Amino acid sequence: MRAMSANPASNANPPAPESGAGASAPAASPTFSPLYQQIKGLITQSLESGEWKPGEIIPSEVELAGRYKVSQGTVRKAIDELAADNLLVRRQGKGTFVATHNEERAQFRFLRLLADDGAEHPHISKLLECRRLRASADIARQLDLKPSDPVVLIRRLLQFDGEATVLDEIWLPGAVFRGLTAERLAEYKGPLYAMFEADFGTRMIRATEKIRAVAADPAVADLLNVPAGFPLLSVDRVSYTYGDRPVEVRRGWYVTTGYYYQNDLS
Amino acid sequence: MRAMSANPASNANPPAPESGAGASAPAASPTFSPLYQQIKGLITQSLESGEWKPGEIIPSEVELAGRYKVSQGTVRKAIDELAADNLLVRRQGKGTFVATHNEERAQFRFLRLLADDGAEHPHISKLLECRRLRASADIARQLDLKPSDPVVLIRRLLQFDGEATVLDEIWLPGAVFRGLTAERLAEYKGPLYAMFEADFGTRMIRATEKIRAVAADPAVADLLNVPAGFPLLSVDRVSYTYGDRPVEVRRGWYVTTGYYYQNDLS
DNA sequence: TAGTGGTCTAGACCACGTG
DNA sequence: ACGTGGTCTAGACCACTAT
Repeated sequence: MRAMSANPASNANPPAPESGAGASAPAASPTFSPLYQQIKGLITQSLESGEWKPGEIIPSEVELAGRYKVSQGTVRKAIDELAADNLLVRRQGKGTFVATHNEERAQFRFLRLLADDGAEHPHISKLLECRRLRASADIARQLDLKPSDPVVLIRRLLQFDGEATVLDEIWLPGAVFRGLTAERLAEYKGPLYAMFEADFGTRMIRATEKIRAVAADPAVADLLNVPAGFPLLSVDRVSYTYGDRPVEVRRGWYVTTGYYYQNDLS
Repeated sequence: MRAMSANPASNANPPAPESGAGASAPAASPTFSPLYQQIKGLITQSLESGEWKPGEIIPSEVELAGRYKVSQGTVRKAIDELAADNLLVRRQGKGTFVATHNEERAQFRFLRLLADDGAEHPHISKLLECRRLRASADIARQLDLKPSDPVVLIRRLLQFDGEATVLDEIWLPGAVFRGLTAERLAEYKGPLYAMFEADFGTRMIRATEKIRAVAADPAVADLLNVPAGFPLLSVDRVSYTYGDRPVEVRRGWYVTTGYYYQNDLS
C-alpha cells in the first residue's frame, strides 16, 4: 500500500508483495509500526479532514480493505481501536459511523454530574458572557498558544431542574472559533461540543480533569445561590482534538448537594 | 467443547463438528453467546478459583486453545478482553500473567490523587482503628448483606510526604475477611488491595466512586489538620470483585490543597 | 534455538438490518 | 435476497525473551 513506510520484510502468500512506490526516504526500519496502526492513521486523517463527517457512515470494511490494499481483518483491527477510542461507532448490519457528541451515550461522557435519586434532571444552559480577549500566560500555555493570542471566553450557568448547579468558564483559541458569537451560543440547544463539531469542525476527542474541593468565593457563590465559603467541586478541564492538540480550557464549579460527580475505576 | 451451550449450528471446516455432550436443557438457542465470550468465562473461573494466582503466568495461547478445543485466535480474543479489563497482563515473548495490585501501574488506578507539582510524594498509611461490628442498614445494602451481618471497619489516615491528606473509612464483609486483624494491617506495607488479594483471595476488579465537595466536620478536620468547615473532597467508593459482587464500601475525605483528583475522560 | 505473544491473511459462516 | 459487521478457523511469518 502507498504511503506506508517501515514495512518489515514480506508477508506470506499475498498475490502482490507490494513493490516499491514508497513516498520518500523509507529509512531502513528503525521503528516498526504494525500495518493496522498505519491504517488507523489513514482513517483518522480522513476523519480529521472531514471526508467523513460526524454522524455519517464510513465505507464498509471490505471497501476500505480494497482501498488500502490490505485484508479485511487488518481494517477490522484498525476500526476496532478507533471504536474503542470513541471516534467511530459500529452498528451490526448497518455499518460503521463517525461518532457524534449528539448521541445519548456521549452526553454523560463529558458531564458526569448525576442526581442522588438517579432520576432524569434535564439541564438547560444560560449564557452569562461571551467575549474575545487576549490569552493570559496561563491560558496560552495550556492551549499551546503564544501569550496575548486571541481567545474566546465563555461564561455560562447550567441549571439542573431549575437549580443553578454548574458555573463554567471556557477558553477557546480565537483562531479556531472565529465565527463564535453570543447570539449563536444563546440560541443553540444541546451540548456545546455538538455545536463545536458541527459549526467549527473541531471534535473533542478526550479530556483530562483535575478535581478539587474549594470554598466558593463571593462572586461564584452569588451566581450559584449558595453562601460564600460553601464547598464546591472545582473541575479544571483541558480538552484535546486530533493529534492531541489542546483546544479548550474549562474551569467549572459544581454544587454537589443533591448531585455527585460519578467516576468509574476500571 | 464441553460446558458450552447455545452454540448455534455448526462451523465451517473444523475436523470435529462438536457433537453432543451438552450439560443440561440446552434450551433451543434463545441467547447467543460467542465462543470467545464463553472461553473468557472459563478463564475467569480459573482466575477466581485460584488455579492461576496473581503474578503467576497462565498457560500459553496454544495450550489453552488445545485445552478448550478452539483455535488460538479465539483464545486470543478472550485474553485480549481480559487484558483490557485489567485481569491479565500480556508480555510479548514471555507470556500472559495474572494482574496484581502490586504493580506500579495499578497504584494510581484506585488512588488518583496527584501532587500539583507532579513530583513523587511517597505516602504512608497510619491505622487508626480496625474493629468488627454489625452492618448498618445502609452498609448492608451496599455490600449486599443482611442487616446486622458482621463487617470489619477500618479507619486509616494517609500521609503524603508527611502531611495528613486522606482519611478513609472502609467497610468489608466479615465473612470474607475473617482473619483480618489490626496487627496484620499495621505491619503491612503497600497497597491494601495487594494484601486483600494475597491474604484473602479477594481481588478488586472495578469500583464506582461518587465524588462531592463537603465541609469538614470537627472530628474529620482534626485528623486532617484543617479547620472545621474546610472544603474536602468526599469520595464514596464501592468496589467489586468477580461476578460484580460488592466487597468493599469506602468513604474517603481528601484534602485537595497541593493535591488534586486526576480523571481522564476518553 | 525454541517458545511466547503480535501481526497479517484468506475464507467460511452467523447475526442483524434493510429492501 | 443482499450487504453490513461479528465470529471462527488455519496457517504463515515477525518481534521479543530466555536459554
